Amino acid sequence: MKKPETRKEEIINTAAKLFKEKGYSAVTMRDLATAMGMKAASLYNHINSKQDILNAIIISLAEEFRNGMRLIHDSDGSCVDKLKKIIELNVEISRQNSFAMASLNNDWMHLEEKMMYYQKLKKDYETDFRNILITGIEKGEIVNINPDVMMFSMLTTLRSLYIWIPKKEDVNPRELSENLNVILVKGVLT
Amino acid sequence: MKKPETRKEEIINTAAKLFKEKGYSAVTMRDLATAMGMKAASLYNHINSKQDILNAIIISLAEEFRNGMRLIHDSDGSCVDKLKKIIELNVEISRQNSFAMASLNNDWMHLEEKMMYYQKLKKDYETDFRNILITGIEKGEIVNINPDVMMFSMLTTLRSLYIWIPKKEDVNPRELSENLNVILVKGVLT
DNA sequence: ATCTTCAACTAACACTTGTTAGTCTGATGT
DNA sequence: ACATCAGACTAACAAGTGTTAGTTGAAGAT
Repeated sequence: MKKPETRKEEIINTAAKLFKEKGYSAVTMRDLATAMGMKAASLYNHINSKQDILNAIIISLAEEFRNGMRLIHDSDGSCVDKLKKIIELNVEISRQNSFAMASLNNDWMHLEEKMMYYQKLKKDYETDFRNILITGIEKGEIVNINPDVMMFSMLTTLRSLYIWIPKKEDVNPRELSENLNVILVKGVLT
Repeated sequence: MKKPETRKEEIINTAAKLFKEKGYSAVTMRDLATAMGMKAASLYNHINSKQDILNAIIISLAEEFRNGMRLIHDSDGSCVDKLKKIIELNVEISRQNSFAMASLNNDWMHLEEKMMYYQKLKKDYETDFRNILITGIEKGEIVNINPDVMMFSMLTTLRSLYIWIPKKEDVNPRELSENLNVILVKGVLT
């Protein structure tokens, strides 16, 4: 059922892994070639440039987040339900793209032509999130404090899951989502 | 009262600013020199190497965190009091070192000789934090869920404050600490 | 007036960077 | 049997990298 990776996808996935370890700028095409078991020049039979690899990694992930958030925003259900879905969205994407998440978080500043598009995706995602929170405050579902601080706090935790998930392979995603829902929404007090 | 920066400190602070924008690897000594209004070679009258600049930025900050956490851990007071102090510690350090915080978060992998020492500081910091949480769970002060997930969630938010604080200069630190205390400890539900 | 020091400079180094051009090899289609 | 072609290779490039050596001019000390 799982289709085999094309050579190009293999290169992009290997690049994502290296970018996570050392960051985009510190990874050379020769590093990437070595990791692929070939010479640097051979990479160019499959990809156009180092820059294009970064674009591919970041943009596809940003689109996945933006689309996921749109669906949640437009769905029925209470604000608290939607927060739960946002957590699940992040856990799932982070589980399946733990390497690429590092680039999304740390290497977006090296996007060039795609920077504007990336920023639009990010802004739209955050606007939807903020709207969900503001609606929740208005309906009295959640506490009335600065929604930007709230969003910031939740987002930074969710965005960093990629660091944590690979180290704790025993934690299953349902349990992780549930724990995060308690911590981020209900608080840690007894 | 504020002592004037030495030239070396000026270079390190300028470097931290550039490292925040583009990451350690993407900043060249020529970039740094230009930002300082001098030529690259002249930098070496004040510093030994690019590597040493990174070491200075990260290690001094990591020590500040480690020492602050030790004081909180060893102090009297409930677990919830200590969590509040941890939030205040992070807000304060992030406010005063918003550039260096970026390197601490994103460029630690480029430490070389100092890597082991950095990792020890980090581990000790986290051990103290975990102990505070476990004690809180045992005493029934906080909810009994995986303390590592709890610590991860709080720490990622606190570690990312450097991104957020400079954009919201109007938010005063007391108010920010208070909001974070509500969000991270008491939860967002009404 | 002379000496020393400081902090900038120019010039250059050896090496690494992303990328291109052109070549070779083995599999595939006819 | 032969032509095609994807995908590897070697060789090379121009530009950029961190860093060193040696020089210069101004400020402060003797």
